[in-house]
Amino acid sequence: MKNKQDSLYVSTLARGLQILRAFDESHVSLSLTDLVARTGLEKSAVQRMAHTLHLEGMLDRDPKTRRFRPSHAWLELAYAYYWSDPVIARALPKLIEFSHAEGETINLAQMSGDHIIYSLRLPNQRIHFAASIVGRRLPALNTAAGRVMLSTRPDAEIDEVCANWPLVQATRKTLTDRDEIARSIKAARENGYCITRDQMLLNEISLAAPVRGTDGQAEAAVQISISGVAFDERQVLEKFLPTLLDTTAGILG
Amino acid sequence: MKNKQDSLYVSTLARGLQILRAFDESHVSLSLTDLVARTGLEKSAVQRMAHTLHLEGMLDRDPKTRRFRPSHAWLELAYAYYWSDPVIARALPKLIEFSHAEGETINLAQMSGDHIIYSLRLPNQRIHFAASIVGRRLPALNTAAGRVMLSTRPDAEIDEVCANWPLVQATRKTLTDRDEIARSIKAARENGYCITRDQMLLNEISLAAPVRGTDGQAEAAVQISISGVAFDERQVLEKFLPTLLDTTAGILG
DNA sequence: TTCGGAGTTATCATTATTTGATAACTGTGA
DNA sequence: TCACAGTTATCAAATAATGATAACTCCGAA
Repeated sequence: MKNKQDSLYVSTLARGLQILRAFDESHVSLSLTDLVARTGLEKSAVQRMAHTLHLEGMLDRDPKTRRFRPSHAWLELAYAYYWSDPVIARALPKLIEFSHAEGETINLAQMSGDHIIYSLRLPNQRIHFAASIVGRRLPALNTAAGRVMLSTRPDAEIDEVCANWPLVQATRKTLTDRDEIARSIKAARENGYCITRDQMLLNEISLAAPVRGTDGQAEAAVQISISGVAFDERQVLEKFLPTLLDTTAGILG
Repeated sequence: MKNKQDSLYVSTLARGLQILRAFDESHVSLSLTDLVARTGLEKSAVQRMAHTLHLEGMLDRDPKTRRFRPSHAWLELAYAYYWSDPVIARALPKLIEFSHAEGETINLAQMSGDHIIYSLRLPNQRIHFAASIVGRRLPALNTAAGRVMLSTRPDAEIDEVCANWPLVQATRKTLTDRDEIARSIKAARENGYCITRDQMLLNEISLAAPVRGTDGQAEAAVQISISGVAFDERQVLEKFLPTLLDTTAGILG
C-alpha cells in the first residue's frame, strides 16, 4: 500500500481511492470532517479529492447537509464488472433456472483473496438486507462457498490457508477450530459439496457446490441459503443437492 | 472535464478515473495501448495510473496477456452504494414479493441525469444478459420507467426535457417524435403508469409505475418486462397493473 | 534460428501540480 | 446575539507528477 521507491506509483490517485473506500455499510454518507477522520488524510487533501470526485460524478452531495454519498456511477462500475467476468454470463441463466425451481435464495460466490464475494444474488424470500445484495465479502473459511472452492485446491494449500486466513466469530455457533475447518474442506472434496449451519447467522443452513474451470479448480461456487427452522441438514441435502449439482455442472459448458 | 481555474480540482485523480471508465460492455479487458487509445492520455500517464490502480486492487491483471480487467472491488463499491441509497432497502422486499407473485422480470429504476439506471433487477426468465444486470443506463425518454418518473414533474420541466434530452433509435419501432413522447408522459401522469412496446427491444412490453417521495415526485420506478409475444398491451395491464400499483404504493412506507 | 516490431517496462530532468497551513466564511444551536 | 464546528478559499513552497525517450520482452515471420 504505502509503496515507497515505486516511481510509477501515483499517490494522488491512491488518496482519491481512499475517499471512495471510506464508504461502506455503516458509513453511508460522510461529511468532509468524517472523511478526514476515516482516511487520515489532510483536511485540504480531502477537500480537494472529494471536490474532484464530485465534479467527476463519482460522489453525490446533499446540498443541504453538504454530506457526500456514493453516486450511481458506482453501479455503472458494477455493470462493467459483470461484462468483464466470463463466469457471470455463463452462470446467470442457470442460477435463474435453479432459483425458479427451488424458490430459495441462490447466490454465486467467488474467491477474492482470503474472502469470498457474492457476485450474483437471486433473493427469493425475505432475508436480511446484507444477504440480498451483491458485493458482500465474508471470510472464505467461515462459509460453505469458500470451503467448497478451497476443496478443489491441493492439500498443502488447504492446510496453509486454514492456518493463516482470517476467521470471524459471527454467531456463538461459528466454527473457529482451524483443524476442524480443514477437515470440513477435505470432506467437501470427497462429497463435492459443503453444508454448514449457524455459521454466519443462526438458523441458517448454507449449501454450496463448486463451479469448476477447465483445470478442475473452482472458479466460483453456487450457494443456497435455507431456513434451519423449516429443514434439517439431511432434508436440505435430499431436497436441494441434486438440482444444485445439476446447476453447477451445467455452468461448465 | 478540462477544468481550468479550479484550484481544488485534482487532475491526476480525474485521469485515474478515466482509466476506470474506459471499461464497459464492449471493452471488458484493455491493454496499456488500448487504454491510451480509449482515454487519450499520454502513454506514460496510462502506465502510471494503471499500475497504481492495480496495486490498489482496483484492476486485475492477466499475468499472461498483461491486460487489465475490473476487479472485485467494483462490486464492493456497488455494495456500498446499496447501503447508501435509502430507496433500495425500502424497495427490495416489495420487489421480491412482486417477483414471486408474477414470475416475471422486475426492475427498480432511478433517474440519473437524463438517463435511467437500473438499480435492482430480479430476472425471472431468460432474457438477454444486458437486461439482467444492474447498472445499465438507458436514455430516460426512451423508457417507460423514465417517462413515468418524469410524469411526476411540472409540465414546464417535461416540455423542456422532451425537447433536449437524448434519444436513441434502438429498434425500428422506437418512438423518436419528441411531441409524442411529451404526450405519452402527460398521459402517464393521468394514468399513474406508463406502458411501452418494442422500444428498446422488439416484442418487449414494458410497464412502469412511480415510487413517490414525500413531495409527490418520483424517487424511482418499478418496471416489469413482459414478452409481447405472449401478451398484448391490454392483457398486460389487466394482469399486472394492479399488483404493480400495490407494489409501488407499498414502498412509500 | 534469427530478425523485426509491437507492446511493455524503466529512467530521468523539468516544472507544472499538488500540497498543507491558514485565513475567511457560513450556518446552527445556545 | 454570540461562539464554534464545519466548510470554503487562498497562496507560497517544493514535492510529486509529467512526458520524452530508452531499454527490454515477447511473439510471429522469414
